Amino acid sequence: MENIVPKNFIQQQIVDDLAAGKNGNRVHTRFPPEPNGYLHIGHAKSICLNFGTAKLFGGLTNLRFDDTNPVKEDTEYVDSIMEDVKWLGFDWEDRLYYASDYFDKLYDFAVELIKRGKAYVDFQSQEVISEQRGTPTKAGVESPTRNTSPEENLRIFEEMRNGKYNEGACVLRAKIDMASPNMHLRDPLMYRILKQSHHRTGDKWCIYPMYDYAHGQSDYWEGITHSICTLEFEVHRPLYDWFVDELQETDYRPRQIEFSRLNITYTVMSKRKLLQLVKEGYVKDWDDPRMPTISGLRRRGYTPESIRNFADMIGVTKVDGVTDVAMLEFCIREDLNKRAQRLMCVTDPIKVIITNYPEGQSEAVEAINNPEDESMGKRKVPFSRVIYLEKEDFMEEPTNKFYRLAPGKEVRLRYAYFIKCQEVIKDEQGKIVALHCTYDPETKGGNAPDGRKVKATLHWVAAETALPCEVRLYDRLFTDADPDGNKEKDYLELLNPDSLQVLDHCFIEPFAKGAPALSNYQFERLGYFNVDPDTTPEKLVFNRTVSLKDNSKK
RNA sequence: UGCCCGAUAGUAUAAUGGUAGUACAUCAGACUCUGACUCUGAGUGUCUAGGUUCGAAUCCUGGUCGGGUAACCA
Repeated sequence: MENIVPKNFIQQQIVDDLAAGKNGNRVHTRFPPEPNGYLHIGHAKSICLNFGTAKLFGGLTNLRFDDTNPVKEDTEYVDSIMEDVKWLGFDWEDRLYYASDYFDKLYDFAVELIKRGKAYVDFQSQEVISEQRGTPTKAGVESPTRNTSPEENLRIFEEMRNGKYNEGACVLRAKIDMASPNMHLRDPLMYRILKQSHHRTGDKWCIYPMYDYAHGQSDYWEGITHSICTLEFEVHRPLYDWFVDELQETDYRPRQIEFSRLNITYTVMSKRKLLQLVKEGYVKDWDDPRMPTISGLRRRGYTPESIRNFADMIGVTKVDGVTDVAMLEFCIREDLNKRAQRLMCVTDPIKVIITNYPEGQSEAVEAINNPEDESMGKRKVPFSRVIYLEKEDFMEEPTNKFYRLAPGKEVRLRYAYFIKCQEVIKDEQGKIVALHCTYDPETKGGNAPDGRKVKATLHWVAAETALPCEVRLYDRLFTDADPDGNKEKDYLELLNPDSLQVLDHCFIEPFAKGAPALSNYQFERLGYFNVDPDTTPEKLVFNRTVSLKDNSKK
């Protein structure tokens, strides 16, 4: 424990707390999502921080659903959240909790606070309460019921619980300080009436605790030592501490620490906006591969390792900034480069006839499955007279820097032969329909015995044995690096109309047959792709996770 | 407008009063049967004005800029 090197200010804080002998040297964190949406990459940062930090110090992490608002919450979200946390590689073991587990204890504690004269029922309307709260420069005014006797409050609060009052008729408030410069301390609400059935407690309750009243107590009852949350809760901390003060019986005390939430260029990260993108059909669903959700990234082909590594790379601070999406892309390229099976796939085919290759003949060439990992072995790739090449790899009138195929130019077909372009075949409209090339039989395997070199090596697929497939290319969801920060335009106006491109006439080598959903590949020279769950036995569907780095502009 | 928080290359971060480092991105080069990978190199930074100190990114004061906060949301 002494030789732990803190990686960020939170871990430093924990080192200090441990040195001060706090909490019996325990470290216990929690990840507390509200089940009102799907988890996104920002949550992944928090999950890695909470689980990773606890693990570093030999501590534990709880999963706790912050389900205090039945109006917005749903079991669909509970299920997806558990799936995503597990998929990321973290385990809460037997420590799965819900804030709703504490509804009884919370109620009892509220009763206790009322008895102590520190909470009261307020029958004023929402508008009046809001007005009485004052402004940052003007102190609030006290509610007429602020000094109702505990006995009276106890009676009314019980009536509240028993459903005597309608929604909005009254609330329970903490009696703190209507003149506090911190607005959150001006007698904050503890309970409101919601005649809503809850996804776990059903119709047992018609009053539900507010976040501020539930969160710190949940932490306390679970023995959480470090309650890590995002920056917007910083001003809530005095309130968190106020409730803990009322609860604290021993030296043990949970402590809230805030860090800045993750922003990434060319996307949005608020649940509200992501929900809108889904509900209004701008994307297909929460797991649309363009979404920054964990399920979206998973479907896109991101691996848990790459996301964990990303979380590690970006660090943890209190500075609010925007992380370049290029870092995320680096992480998945780095991971998949080591692990992905290589394949050849032609996404925008042009037919090439090798005129001196005997008709009806075919053979198999040997290809390396992953040059970064010899243990992945080799495979056979069929070769024959008619093949497909990528349209982009041919230029009738090549520019200086273009060194792929052109009339009279020789290139290598990866793992196969050198070919030379002899003739460009066009239709009546002058559109190129095919290329006639000749191959050099001496170059089998990809090397010329006479030692001559070619500048380019192209990927290809033999027509006869090619598997047709669909390839979906994704681009950034927004055209603006910071769609949230744009002052002139609403983020919806900044959606990239070309974020999805479907290529429906692609050909892939037969090795791909039967590839399981979500499996990752590198299509040589194109990028990393994975099998989309839309794949059927008849038709393979691939998503481009990320392209290869491309220096061809130079 | 009150209160709270923050400010280090283009971006994200490290430096715990003692040589301003790292990663991504960018550019240049080497290598190459992927214009990939890998390798080498380059440029670019402590918001500002004072103060404390032998010495300040770090401590203090003022300013500037940015963010949060005044939901019966979390």
